[in-house]
Amino acid sequence: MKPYDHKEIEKKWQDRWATDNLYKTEGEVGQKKKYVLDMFPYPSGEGLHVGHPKGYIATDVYSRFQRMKGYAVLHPMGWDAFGLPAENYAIKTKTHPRIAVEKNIARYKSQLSKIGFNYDWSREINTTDPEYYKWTQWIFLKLFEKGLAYQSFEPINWCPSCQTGLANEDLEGGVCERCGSAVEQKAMRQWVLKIREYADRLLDDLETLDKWPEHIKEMQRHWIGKSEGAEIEFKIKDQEQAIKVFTTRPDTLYGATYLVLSPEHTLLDTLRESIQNQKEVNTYREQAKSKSEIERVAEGKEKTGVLLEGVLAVHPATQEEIPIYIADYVLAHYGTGAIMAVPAHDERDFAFAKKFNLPVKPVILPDGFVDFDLFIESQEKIEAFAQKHIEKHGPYLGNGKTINSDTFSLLESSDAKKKITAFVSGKITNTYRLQDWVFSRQRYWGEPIPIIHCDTCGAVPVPEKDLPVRLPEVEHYEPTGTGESPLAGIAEWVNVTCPHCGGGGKRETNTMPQWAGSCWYYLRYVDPHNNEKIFDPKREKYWNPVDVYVGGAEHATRHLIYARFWHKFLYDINVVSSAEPFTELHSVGLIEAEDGRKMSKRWGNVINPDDIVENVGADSLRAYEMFMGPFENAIAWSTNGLVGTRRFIEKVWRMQTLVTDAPVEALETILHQTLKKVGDDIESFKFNTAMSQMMIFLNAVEKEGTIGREQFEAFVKILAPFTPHIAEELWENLSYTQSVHLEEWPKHDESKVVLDEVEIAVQIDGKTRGTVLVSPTAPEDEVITIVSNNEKLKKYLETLPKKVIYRAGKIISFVL
RNA sequence: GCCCAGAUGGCGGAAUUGGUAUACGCGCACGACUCAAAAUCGUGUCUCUUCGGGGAUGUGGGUUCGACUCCCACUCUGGGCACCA
Repeated sequence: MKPYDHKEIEKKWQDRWATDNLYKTEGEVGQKKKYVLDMFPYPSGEGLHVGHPKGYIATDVYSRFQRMKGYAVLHPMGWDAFGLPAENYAIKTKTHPRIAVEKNIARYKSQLSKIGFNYDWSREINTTDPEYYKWTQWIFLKLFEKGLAYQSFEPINWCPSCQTGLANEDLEGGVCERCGSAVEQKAMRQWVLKIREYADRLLDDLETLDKWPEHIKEMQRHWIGKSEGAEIEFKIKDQEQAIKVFTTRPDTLYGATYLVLSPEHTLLDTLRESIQNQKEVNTYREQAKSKSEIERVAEGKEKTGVLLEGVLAVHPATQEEIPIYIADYVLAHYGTGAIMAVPAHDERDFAFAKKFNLPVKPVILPDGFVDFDLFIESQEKIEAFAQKHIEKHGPYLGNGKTINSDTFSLLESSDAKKKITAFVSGKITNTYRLQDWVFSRQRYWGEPIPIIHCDTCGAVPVPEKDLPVRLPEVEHYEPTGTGESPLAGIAEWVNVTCPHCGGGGKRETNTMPQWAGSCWYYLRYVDPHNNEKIFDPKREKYWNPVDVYVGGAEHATRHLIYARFWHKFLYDINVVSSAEPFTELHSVGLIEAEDGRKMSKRWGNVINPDDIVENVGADSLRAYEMFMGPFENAIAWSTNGLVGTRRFIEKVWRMQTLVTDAPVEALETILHQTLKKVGDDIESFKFNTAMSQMMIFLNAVEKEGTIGREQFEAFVKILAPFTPHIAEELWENLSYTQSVHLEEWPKHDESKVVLDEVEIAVQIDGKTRGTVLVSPTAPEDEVITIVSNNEKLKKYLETLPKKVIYRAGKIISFVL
């Protein structure tokens, strides 16, 4: 037998798979299908480290397994290549971002190819390819056509250093993700997508995703942040206007002792005449404007605000006159931008009331807290009691029974909510944390937004036949000083005729954010070379939705919500045939560096997969990353651990010399247990226990010193998804000419999985005192007889046990 | 501050979902082979013990014949959100 030479073997099979087009997906052949997808990478200049392929290895194992189970498998790969790093590299080196992207992709592809993935490279896509972004622009036009894309001058996050607008999604800890500068607020014209119109469906349909991890769905629920409550109007004394507030607690209306407006509230402009301390108010508003939300937070919990002098609100239920404040703890973009403050039952209102010495009026008491009969004889007593309770414990936030609320006293919260809202002609309504999505960037390296601005016709869509709107060549990649994109400087590109009236028009110079391309890429893989349509609907119907989607948990809320949003939109306009894009989702845990930190160039702790493949081979790397622990766990890389899987592979190699013609009877049970467990574990993404089961089987073979040929063949087949190169070589050595990856997954024989005799535990008063060998189906009295005849155990059964609990095949427990 | 997840040997982890805790791998120790080393193979490896047993799954309680698993309180770690009315 030749010694195991991973370099020779891996090169040989990678070349052969490529020449034979082994992984080319035929598809649409009436066969059952699995669409197995990785979140496609951004090809950065740093190349891959060993953490990146972990998820790709998992989907590789999974898709090879499903192919052996008889499924048509779609398992493609591509590149999410727009975005800031390539552009900043371009600014620095004055090379076109396309050049850097091409180079990085080549590097990534070379790194990936050495690991032996079964991607169908004929379907490779690249978001920066005009043939791809033509369709990203096409989807934008559809969104525009349906009124879901609009322009807005609302204040946006602005990085003074990069001179570009940033969505909330692009901020990290309040500073620009890119350059670290503090972000300011600035009004800019932006394109915005109405994702809020889909909030309820994005929320409700989470219930249909029963193969998604619960904690990711929980994060999305929180991100959408639906609150049920009521809108209630407070009239302003001696004025036409009213203030509309949103509250989740209309049952506490009688406890509202003042109102608070956000500093951005438009009423402040309309009421200018009446506000007597205009100067003070303006100063506060200016301060709030210059502060980012992060700065507000950095100031701590200390509440700030200003009383509006000269205006008073009228409480809609009591007709009492109450003061109005502005304070930056009330946010313009949430609810109605105004609140009724109930200091007795809200933490923030309470803190504010304490600071400004405002009345605290309790109107809710917990159920069963006091004897409510007292209320009838002494309302004052109850109020005093509630007052004291709040002084001692702070505001009471829960539901309960109303007090101090006129005719609505002594109602349950839920009942009071409806009745009080109706009494003041309020409206039961919902509000959402989810904000509409700022969808434009003043950047070069993104998809041009296909819109032409015309003085007479307004924003006019570029006709579909003129797509793609290609990114023009520019001199400079930097944003302009005014904050416009560098595209604005190219007169011959900007100035066009209006497609509507034929007059003079100007192209939109904003580009799309990096998220755009990744919102729908999984759809393009089904028909990546179609130039007539976004894809052939027949192919879409066959392959979609994605059956198994794998990627980092950091995408739980952004990418996964944006993609679901676009998918639902495409569903509504009959472009896709499913309401949800991803049926099953798994998040992959990080691989940390051996020192426990994140792998990063900065710490000098990066391990390049190329080196691992060179030294111990791709199969060892793959086996190690699957064996290292539960798939979703973050685990530190261990070079020692890698040694273990390399040893395992060498032992598998040596197993060839142990093969005999006849099956080894003693291995039958463990073999069939292994066939069953490995299959079940791959299906449920428990690759670590699948690996250990194969190791257990190998240990059993070594103990026997021999293995039957058929038994060995079955083992090679189940090994093949994990370590495809050595499996292929072993298969060839068994004189087969067709690839092992086209073999059928070996079926286990259920009758062989079960043992004739099992060892069960014997417990006396809850303590395990020994074990006995019995048939897994033995009746209780037979087991008791065996135990009472056991030399070691019979002494415990000298007295008759009070109780016997018997679980066949598992345990017998005696209570004395 | 709120939400989610987690805590098991020297290390990564396993545990049929309430039934013999520590599978599998790493590391370590000893032995075989060798002039020697590496590689390989074998044996051992939670802990205390008076050798009868006792104690251990972050801490303290509880439910149960029986708890890593369920319940209550707490500590710590990781992730997410952050003045959301």
